[in-house]
Amino acid sequence: MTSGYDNIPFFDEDPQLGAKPAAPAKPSGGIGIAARAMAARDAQRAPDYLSGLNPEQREAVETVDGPVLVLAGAGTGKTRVLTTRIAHILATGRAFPSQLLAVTFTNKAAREMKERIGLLVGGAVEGMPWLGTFHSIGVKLLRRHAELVGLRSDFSILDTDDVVRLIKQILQAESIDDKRWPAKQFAGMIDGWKNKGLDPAQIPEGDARAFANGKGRELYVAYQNRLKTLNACDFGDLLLHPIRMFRANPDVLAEYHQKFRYILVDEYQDTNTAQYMWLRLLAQRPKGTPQNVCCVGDDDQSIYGWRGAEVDNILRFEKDFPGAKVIKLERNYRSTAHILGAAGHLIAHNEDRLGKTLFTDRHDPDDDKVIVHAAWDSEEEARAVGEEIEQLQRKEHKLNDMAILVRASFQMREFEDRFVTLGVNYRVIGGPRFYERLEIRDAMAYLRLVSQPADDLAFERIVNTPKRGLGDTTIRNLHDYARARDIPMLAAAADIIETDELKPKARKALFDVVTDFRRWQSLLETTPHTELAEQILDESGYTAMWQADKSAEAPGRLENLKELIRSMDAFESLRGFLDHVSLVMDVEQNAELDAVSIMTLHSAKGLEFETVFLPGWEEGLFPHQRALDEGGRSGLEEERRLAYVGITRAKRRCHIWFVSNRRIHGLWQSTLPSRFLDELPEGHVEVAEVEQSYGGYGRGGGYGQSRFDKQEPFQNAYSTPGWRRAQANRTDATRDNWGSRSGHAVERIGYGESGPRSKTIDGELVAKSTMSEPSKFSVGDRVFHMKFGNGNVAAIEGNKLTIDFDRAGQKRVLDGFVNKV
DNA sequence: GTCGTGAGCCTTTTT
DNA sequence: GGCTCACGAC
Repeated sequence: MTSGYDNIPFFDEDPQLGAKPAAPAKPSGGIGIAARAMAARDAQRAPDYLSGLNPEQREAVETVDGPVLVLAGAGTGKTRVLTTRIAHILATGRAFPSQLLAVTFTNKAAREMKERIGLLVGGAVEGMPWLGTFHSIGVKLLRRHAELVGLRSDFSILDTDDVVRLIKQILQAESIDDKRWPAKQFAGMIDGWKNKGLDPAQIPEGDARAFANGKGRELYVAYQNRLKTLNACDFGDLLLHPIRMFRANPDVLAEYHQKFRYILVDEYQDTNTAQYMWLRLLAQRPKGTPQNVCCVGDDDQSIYGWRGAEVDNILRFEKDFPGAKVIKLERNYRSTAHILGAAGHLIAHNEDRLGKTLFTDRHDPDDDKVIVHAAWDSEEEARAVGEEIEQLQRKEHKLNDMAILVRASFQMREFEDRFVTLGVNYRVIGGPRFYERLEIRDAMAYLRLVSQPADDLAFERIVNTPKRGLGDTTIRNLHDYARARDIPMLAAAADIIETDELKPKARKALFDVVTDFRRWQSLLETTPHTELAEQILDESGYTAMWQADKSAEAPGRLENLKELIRSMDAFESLRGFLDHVSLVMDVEQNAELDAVSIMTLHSAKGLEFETVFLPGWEEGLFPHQRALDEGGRSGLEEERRLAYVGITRAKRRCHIWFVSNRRIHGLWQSTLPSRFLDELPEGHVEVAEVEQSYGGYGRGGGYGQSRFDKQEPFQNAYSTPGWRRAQANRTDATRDNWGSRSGHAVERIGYGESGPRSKTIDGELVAKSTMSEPSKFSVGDRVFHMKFGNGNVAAIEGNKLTIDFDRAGQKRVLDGFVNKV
């Protein structure tokens, strides 16, 4: 892309740290933003890129000096403001691209910002080295100053999987029963501490005591020591090490104060304490120095509380940066009035919010209301959504304009299955990750070890893959040898093969491994990294291993390995590639393909689609039971914000679904409609009539076979619209707790039926309610189940029955859902 | 040391 | 229902 920006000197690095940019050269007829901007400035009128901004947006763009907090509601042009602001800073010559620090929360956001800035300013974005996620910027800082925190600059970055394996080793070494004290749990605890910015010495006594009989703190210390020996960081360290470094080295911090003239932070509501500390170190300057920091966020879209995000950060901004200007963006450009009305009404049920109200000028009587649909089970839900998508397709709507946003990833599968059957293109965003595949992780371990010989985790992963006859015994020997001498295992291997500690067979195998790695390391500088990677996979026998594998997935794995090599091309070095993989776990999707997007609500933040499908609005799933159990009221509010995010992704059409039956952990469970449905305003919402075909009530053909809707007792309770009844069943207690709390009006959708509500399931998944009682069934009983029909009880475990159904085969179900016949 | 089987586990969201 | 891990057999 060429643009008039080529006229302005940009540098990958500062010409000299902290230098003031020279006045931009006069444009010489370029057509880019900058040229136009300067031409415009000369002409004493606003540059083009500012036109089309509303007054608030424009203020947010032009208030470049001093601290600014932009509260930007969904669809109010937040990204546009951020990118235009950057363009403005550059165009007016206030800073070089390399003097801007622009931080986002996710890779996707970073990528998008890069793209959009690219569109605005052309190639100049290449010169913005400090645009990225907190973590990627952390890596960049650490690579430069690793020695200040006791690392070498070639340190490895461990992902969650590595961390768990490492902790497992530590627990084993300490003889802690990792059944009772799972490594995964401890990994979670450490992550939590790090999100709060806590060193081992600072963690609360209670936390320290809560793991492995009070060994929490000790283990945390041991873990950090191991990381240091491995010359490795976990995700949390990517934030904490820079903080430590800045605190311990004020001179270095001062350097970066000089360097970063303007700081921008996106999705500020999602920052956790560690990120907040990081940011404050960089942004808070001595009195009298300019603090040009701009944070953009929306408290209503804070959905990462479970990861330690502190909405308070956003509320505290004005205190942290006195004199800050606060700008609210409330004019929505994305959605119809119905969609905004529904979302706004829903989110108003939250107490903890700064309070923004989105509005739009758009009032088209033809706009659809938000439509709520009921389905019998998740299979039917997928089928019905599929049908609607096909209908839209027939009306020439593009699949790219449609998205299915789910609460939890297990919901995706059913839609995928359905789309495969229908032949509808789809793409899963953030789904199973390329880099988490076994063969990719193995290949990466080879590359990591070549690049960083102290990476014992990588060593252990591949030392016997492919099989070389180096089993547990040899590895343990080697491990002990290495620990005793405090050297990496690869080095230990090199030593031990000089001795006769190992059996000849193992010794020879290990000798080959060591020789291979020596050779590859010697090629690191001279051989292009793609070539080297290929060579490594071939010479190690790893490729051959899969070629020899006759299983069904082997060809796919080989294909993935090729893809891995191909993807390395885009990076200039092995190091750069490895960093990318650790931080950006996903892989670019094919944008050409017209396909429906399937993703979680979390990964949908920041995106928009003409039509949005929101399946699975059921108690227990959405709001998620765990969020309620662990988060209480604030957990519920976060779930509600998630719902708000979901609805506000839609530009024109928003379809919400819930089902009466869902299979969870392989058990069929009856579910209640989400309380969030109750919180939608009648005026903007329409309840879809349940069509005959959906329930299999009329048509019978096709999939009707396993429906048992003709059974009288259940026909009444669950017949269309199924949730009418379920609504009525919601207990008073539930309503008092959630519905009418704090005097909010509770709207129910549609029908006047609000009569006597029987105490039944009370919003909980029913699994719990019958747990303690002895089963009223016995083996051999003839029973009837709503979904599967008649059958005989084959086994009983608590409230779970194994039943041989006449037509559906053997299933496990909860006893609450079968009746004796 | 390697391979196959069975039991027991877990399943929110992400850098 | 699917996956991992541990154990036992070869």
